[in-house]
Amino acid sequence: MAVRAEQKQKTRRSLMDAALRQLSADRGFSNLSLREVAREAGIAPTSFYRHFTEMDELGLALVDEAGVTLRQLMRQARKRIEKGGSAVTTSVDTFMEYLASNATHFRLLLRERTGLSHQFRTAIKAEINHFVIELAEDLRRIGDDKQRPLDEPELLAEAMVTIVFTLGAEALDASPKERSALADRIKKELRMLIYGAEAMSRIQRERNKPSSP
Amino acid sequence: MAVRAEQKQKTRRSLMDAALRQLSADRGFSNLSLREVAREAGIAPTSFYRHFTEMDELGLALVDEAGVTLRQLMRQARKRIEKGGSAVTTSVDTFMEYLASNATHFRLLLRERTGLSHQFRTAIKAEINHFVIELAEDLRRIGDDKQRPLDEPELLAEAMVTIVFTLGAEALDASPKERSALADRIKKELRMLIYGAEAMSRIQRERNKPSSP
DNA sequence: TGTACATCAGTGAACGCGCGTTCACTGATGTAC
DNA sequence: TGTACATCAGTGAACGCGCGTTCACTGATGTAC
Repeated sequence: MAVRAEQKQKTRRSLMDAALRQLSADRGFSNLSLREVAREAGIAPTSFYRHFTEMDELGLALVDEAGVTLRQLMRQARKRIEKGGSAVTTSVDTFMEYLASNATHFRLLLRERTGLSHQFRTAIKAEINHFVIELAEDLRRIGDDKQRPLDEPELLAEAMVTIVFTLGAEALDASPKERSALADRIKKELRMLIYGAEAMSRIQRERNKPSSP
Repeated sequence: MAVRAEQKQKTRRSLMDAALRQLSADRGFSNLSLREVAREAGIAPTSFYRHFTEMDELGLALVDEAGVTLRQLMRQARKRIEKGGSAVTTSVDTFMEYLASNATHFRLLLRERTGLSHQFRTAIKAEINHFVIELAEDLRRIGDDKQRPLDEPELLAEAMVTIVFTLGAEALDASPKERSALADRIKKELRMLIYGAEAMSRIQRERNKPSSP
């Protein structure tokens, strides 16, 4: 059983790689054709059906993969932060590295998040949501550790991820110089959010203790 | 000259309307075909070329139109804010109304911002940038008026627009109930940003006056 | 180990389809005098 | 106002193309005994 299954797995992989190779700034997933992908993968168009029932199934497999890369990113950022240094700076720098080496996967997430297929949109929303929830837990923990709690860490995390992803998207087309300027803007905007969440938490606490002026 | 020109204008309009009618949650601009649009507009496919050299030209005309609706939105929000009430609440509520009545135009902007055509991306970036700049001016003015200046109003405006547009995108698919929950989240996240920008401005000023403790 | 049969990844021919674009045309509108 | 000519928005036939999908097939791999 081993040889056949391995070979099948390899072919499946080359179909996915072929699709990734064709995805670029000017080619969205919905512009790829089954025949093109098969051609690029070096198999007959009809063989495609031995691996996926349709192109969308291949696309969703790629979205899954992209989700895995996101989780790796998060793990790496955490590791680096533990070693010391500003959380914001470290996270954004790690994210920019991620962008450089996972451009195609990230672009797929980004595009199909507002794309045509409801199935894609739902799958991607789930991946991003997972990311937001983990970040919210980290933020809560960090805030408590520093004795500076943050108001509504879930909303803060959502806003932070929104900023990083949207401005990060611009990095895909940008020159190295523009990228580092972009990274600086992202860092400042994230700091605004964090300061704001701290301030709102302070206000919240003052409201809840009106007896002690 | 009048009759002919008017008729031509009308046909051009019906081509654009036909394209708008076909754009929806499941149809992006790049999935529209010239023949379909012509059919929907009630003219022969060949007549299309009397009005646009290719589909992209029609698409860019729609992006222009979408830009106009954005500027109307901004004007309306300003008017309402002048009449009193919270700027954040008023703006977000106005934006949610805008979304409901300009869903197709907004979706076009949103999709093509990360879309396939570099020309589209550039045109949309320009529209959004214009929006950001105007908002930054408003924020600077409001901050000065209230004697609570905001740090880096351009970055604040960029972050605010990012949040509103990205989370607003989710409203397109949402039920009325989800929409109002979404509006609340947007408002809170915007307030975080504003509080943060105020806080950073305070810190900035303290740093610049180290002589008076 | 050897044999007979089953499985199944990969194939090539063939299909019908909608597409974008070309071309030479028509006939109403516009212009010059 | 009338006439002769020019303009040009809209047309229908025709083209070649790449597409997704079907089908019956091949031959290597796997399995039962």
